[in-house]
Amino acid sequence: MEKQELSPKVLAAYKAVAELFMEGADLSSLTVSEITARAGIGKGTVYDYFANKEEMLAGALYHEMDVVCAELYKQLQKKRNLYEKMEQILVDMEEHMQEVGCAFKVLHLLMDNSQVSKQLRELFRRRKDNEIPLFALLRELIIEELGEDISLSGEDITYLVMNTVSRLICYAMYLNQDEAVRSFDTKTMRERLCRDICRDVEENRQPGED
Amino acid sequence: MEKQELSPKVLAAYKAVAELFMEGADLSSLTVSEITARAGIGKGTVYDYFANKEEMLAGALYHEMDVVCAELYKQLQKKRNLYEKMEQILVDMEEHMQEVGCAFKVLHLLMDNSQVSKQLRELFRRRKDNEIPLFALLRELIIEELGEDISLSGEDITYLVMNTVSRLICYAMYLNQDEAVRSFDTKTMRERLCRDICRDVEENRQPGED
Amino acid sequence: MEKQELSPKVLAAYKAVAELFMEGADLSSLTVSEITARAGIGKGTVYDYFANKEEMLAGALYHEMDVVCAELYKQLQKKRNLYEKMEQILVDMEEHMQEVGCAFKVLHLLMDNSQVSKQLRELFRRRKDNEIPLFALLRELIIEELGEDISLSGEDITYLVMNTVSRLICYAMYLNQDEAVRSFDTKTMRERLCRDICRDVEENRQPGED
Amino acid sequence: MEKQELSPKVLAAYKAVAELFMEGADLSSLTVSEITARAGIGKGTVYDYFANKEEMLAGALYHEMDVVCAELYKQLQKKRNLYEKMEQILVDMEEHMQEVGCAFKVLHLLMDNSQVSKQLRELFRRRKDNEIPLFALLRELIIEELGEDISLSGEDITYLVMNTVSRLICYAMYLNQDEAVRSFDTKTMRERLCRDICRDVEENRQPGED
DNA sequence: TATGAATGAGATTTCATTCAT
DNA sequence: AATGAATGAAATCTCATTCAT
Repeated sequence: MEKQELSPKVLAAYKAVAELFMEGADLSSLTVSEITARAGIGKGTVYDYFANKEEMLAGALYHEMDVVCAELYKQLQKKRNLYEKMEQILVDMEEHMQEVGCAFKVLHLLMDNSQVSKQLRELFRRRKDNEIPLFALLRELIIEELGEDISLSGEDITYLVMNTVSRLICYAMYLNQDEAVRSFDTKTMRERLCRDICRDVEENRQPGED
Repeated sequence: MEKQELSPKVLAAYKAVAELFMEGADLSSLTVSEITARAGIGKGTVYDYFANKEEMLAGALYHEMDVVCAELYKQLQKKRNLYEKMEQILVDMEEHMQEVGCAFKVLHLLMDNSQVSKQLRELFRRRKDNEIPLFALLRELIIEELGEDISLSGEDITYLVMNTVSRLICYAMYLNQDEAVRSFDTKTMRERLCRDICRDVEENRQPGED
Repeated sequence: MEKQELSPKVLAAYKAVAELFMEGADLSSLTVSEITARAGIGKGTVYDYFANKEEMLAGALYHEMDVVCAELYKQLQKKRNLYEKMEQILVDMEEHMQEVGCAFKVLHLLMDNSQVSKQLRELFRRRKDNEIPLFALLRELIIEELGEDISLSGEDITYLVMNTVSRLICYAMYLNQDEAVRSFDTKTMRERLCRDICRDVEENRQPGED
Repeated sequence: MEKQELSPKVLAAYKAVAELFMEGADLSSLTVSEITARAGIGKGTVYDYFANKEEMLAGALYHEMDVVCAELYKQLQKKRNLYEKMEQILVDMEEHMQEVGCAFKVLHLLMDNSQVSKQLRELFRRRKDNEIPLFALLRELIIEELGEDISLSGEDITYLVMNTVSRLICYAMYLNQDEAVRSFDTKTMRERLCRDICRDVEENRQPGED
């Protein structure tokens, strides 16, 4: 679905950025030295492929989100319904904040005013469908749930997607809190969220179809 | 409700940070010089009050969020019901992404891995109620709507707060899009969100009342 | 004759540049570290006073040429006539390629395409009389020799100045050769040049006076 | 008169350097990439023929000066006397600062302290006659003017050559000024210079021969 | 022989922080 | 208490040079 011909050096850099990012590094204090050391490539090599550090970071995160979402989508196909798929996403977010969490961190980053954020938005803007992979993924899941024959308008589906994304973000915020101060145990929280997401989707099912 | 005895120099610094932040400055590339120049104070003065730059930034944003939320709360008292209050918040977010938007930016910042974010989380952790003002504000609004005599559990209210936050985040995401690609016009979006927030709250009203 | 209020840090930097330059350093491979180490100031200090390295170098050389020419002019007043003054200049050029030589190196630099050269030309362009100090010095010497009452046109004097400069360049070229291959001994060379310079000046004395 | 067996790759590099140099590039900020890109050869190829960048630059300029002077000499043979030849040189310097100008730029470079200058001086030192082509050219012109049977000493001719070179350098300096501040129109300047150069040569003609 | 991807030393420049005033 | 000149650590980025192909 994407350009396949990424040089091994670029891939090494991307991998290093993704790793560091998932390990909790702060993007704005990540240095080129750190990244290239981790990637096992020369410091100057980065500048053979990118105009500057920010371009590399944006490229890495763009690529990472694509990869993570594609992988996630594949795994979610094993689940039977939206509830289970959402549950899986939430469990993933909790267990390995790494993989799925990374997609959310990138989503978060997109609302920054940092230089990396600007470059990243530019990358997404250039896509044919102009849609962030995470959004595209959720759109897909919702459509699958409603069935191909739904007559729901594009606007309504977009609203459902945004609604779902924002609930997931909320869950990320919840996970981000100290465990000590959480009012809910995580399982309860997950159940309520999945229930509400599914309810919102069901409500939008064509009334006449029922 | 807060320490009142803030030195005028500190207040000047806080004000400068808040202004720059609201004008869209990227926190991680904000310099002490920029801030003190804007504040009209000496560069060294900052270090008479704060251990380092990050502490100052965190202090400024912490303070700003308090002030903004207190002000917002006061203004919302003029509205008659939750729907109108929420509508007001959403309108504020659009019109002056500045003031209310600032609170969301801080909320956003809280999920970072930056040094400022860590210090800011620490500040909130030290609060007596350990609650972020924006959340406290929404909790207040919901309780007011449901009436004092509700028998809703704390958990339920917390969930309603999160649910509301997620709707607001949804709106922030919507506003963050290029106008060209938005599926809805802003007014429709606002109405849907307010409607859904109120419905979710109403659904949680005393079960026995049903 | 010039701005007197140069900060001691700036003066230290200027002095270091002048020293290194006179010791034969290549301007384009001179580093900020070398300069500030020699000047005994911090590396960053340079950037409190100059926008970049080139601006500092140009400033230093501009200042140095002024100082050297002023000093040279003072010393030449002790000599009785043009011949002796020229001889003194040539001896200076040989003995301390340092002081007078520096002025010639700057003159030379002015014909470069380097960034420093551009900045330096800009500095000279901003002068009120728009004249390079070395040229101004020679003009002065020639006018003194011819007496105040000369009716020589400005163009004629300018041509005499250039003629003199070319003789001095000739000597610089001579000194620049390996001693082994010089056709003349230095003293003979000096005498020829001084003789020719004076002859050219005398020839331009009022024709009617003859 | 020179090594003929220059590899086509080397010639391409030389040509590229000469072009860039004549277009006004600053030697010290010229990169190997720029040169090889212009030459249409691989970056590594340079190091099959030269020990380092400086050696290549020096080689290119050395070669260029030879070529330019040989070409210039050929063209000057069409002129009848020294005055016309000098005039031609001066006109060339003005019109296409490129070709003849290049020889002067190299001459200028020879008085630098840069690495390239050192290597270039070394190259000239290894010549059988140890003479810079431009000097040799002028020596030839002067001897032609004075006639083969002159009994002028080598020293006297060398002095005349240096005198001529320095006048030409002076003209280059004059051309290098902003047109706005030149005291003379170019034609007048040229005439005076040619007149004085010829006069200086004539004066040295054997008096007894007259 | 020729290439150009890769390297990393080293340059410029920024900016948080200190401290004499 | 307040200042801002001075510092130097550390970051980004360049580019001469190497070397596997």
